[in-house]
Amino acid sequence: MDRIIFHIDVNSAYLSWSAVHRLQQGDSLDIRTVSAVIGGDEASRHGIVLAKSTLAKKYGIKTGNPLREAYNLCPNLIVIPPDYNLYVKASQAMVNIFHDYSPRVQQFSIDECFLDYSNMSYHHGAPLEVAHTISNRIEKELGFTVNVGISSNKLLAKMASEFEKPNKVHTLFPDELEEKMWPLPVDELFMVGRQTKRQLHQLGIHTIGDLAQANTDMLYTYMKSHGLLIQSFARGLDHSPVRKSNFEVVKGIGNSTTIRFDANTYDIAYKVLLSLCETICMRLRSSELVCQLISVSIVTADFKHASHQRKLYSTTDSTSHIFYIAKELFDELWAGSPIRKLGIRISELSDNDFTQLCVLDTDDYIKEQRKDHAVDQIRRKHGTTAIYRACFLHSGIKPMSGGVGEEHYPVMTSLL
DNA sequence: TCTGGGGTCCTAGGACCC
DNA sequence: TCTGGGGTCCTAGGACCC
Repeated sequence: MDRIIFHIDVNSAYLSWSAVHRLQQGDSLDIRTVSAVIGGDEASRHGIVLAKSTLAKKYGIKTGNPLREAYNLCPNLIVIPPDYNLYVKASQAMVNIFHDYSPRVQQFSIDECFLDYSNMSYHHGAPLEVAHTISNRIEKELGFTVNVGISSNKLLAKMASEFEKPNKVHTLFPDELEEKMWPLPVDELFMVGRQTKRQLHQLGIHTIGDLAQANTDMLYTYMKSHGLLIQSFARGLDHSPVRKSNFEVVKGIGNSTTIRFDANTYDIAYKVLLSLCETICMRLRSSELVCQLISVSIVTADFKHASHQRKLYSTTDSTSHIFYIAKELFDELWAGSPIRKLGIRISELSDNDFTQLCVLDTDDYIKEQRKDHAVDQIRRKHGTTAIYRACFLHSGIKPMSGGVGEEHYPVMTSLL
């Protein structure tokens, strides 16, 4: 029995969600109908385009553009700051609707879902019909539009939802591949980014069809396993199941931040690291997990990336402990050049129910644990700024940085 | 093009073991 | 100590996704 998979993608997600919210608040202007973008704060160096309206797109504005550039392309551009808490809520409301049509829903990112509709036609109707029903319900009940792609696997469903936008339903079944997907430029294929596109062009491969028909040995020679992966995608092959939502099987937790100014002292860098640790560790503990691998990354003012990581002998969820390691890693890493961005990531996660106590200083460990939990509770009850370390007073550095809100945030992954 | 923040996976070299 | 091959683990960096 053939599978039926839907891929649902919110049109200009952040912009649409902010638009709906503003209308609900009584604003008369629908920002979807003018040239508008969602973007960060330029003064604190977070100024890039996160989402754009169709009109803004017509001016040539792309996601990821610096706001400065976007203004140059369209001087009367409206820029609205992101509201991540709102986006998490809007996303959840949409997922709830999907569950009316299938129990097998995988949230792939904040604005994308896969839905396994195999063997469900008897209950809700033919795939194409029900795709329209879902799309209409979202528009009517939640106020924004989506694209739906339908196929027999996730890869093709995802490719289908990328076709004409907005507010459209497309199919891309295997017998439609040659006509609908093969003529497209090769970089429109999932997992073909800038570097891969460049390599493929050097091999004379320009369309998805070229890639599908290319010599497999040659692809392997030049691109190793990635070459085989994208060729099987070009041929429409993908057997991955609609699995649990990615955030239910999170592999690591990381936060990073671009500092408002280039940091050039240990004091500032340590404060930023501590504020990142606070956020990460609270996320870690509220997921009832512990970690065993800690990595620190630096982006210097000249955009050079570097990172160091260390595996611990035992697992931990202590803010002080993780901060201590992070400081050491940073010391190894930093050669003194001005720092633009700092990041920490913890991984090799496991359940916290059998935390192995280090033979040394168990007393300290237990004390730390109590303290961490007490602070977590206060923050959950009274907000993240209800309690913070004195060193952040008048420092110009936020006591908790990174993160997008109180709630769990769906993670994104390149793996179907 | 002065370019955010959250993720995952792969590769390659070196250490270490047998 | 002039020397093979295979396996695993660790680390740093780079590719990709939204």
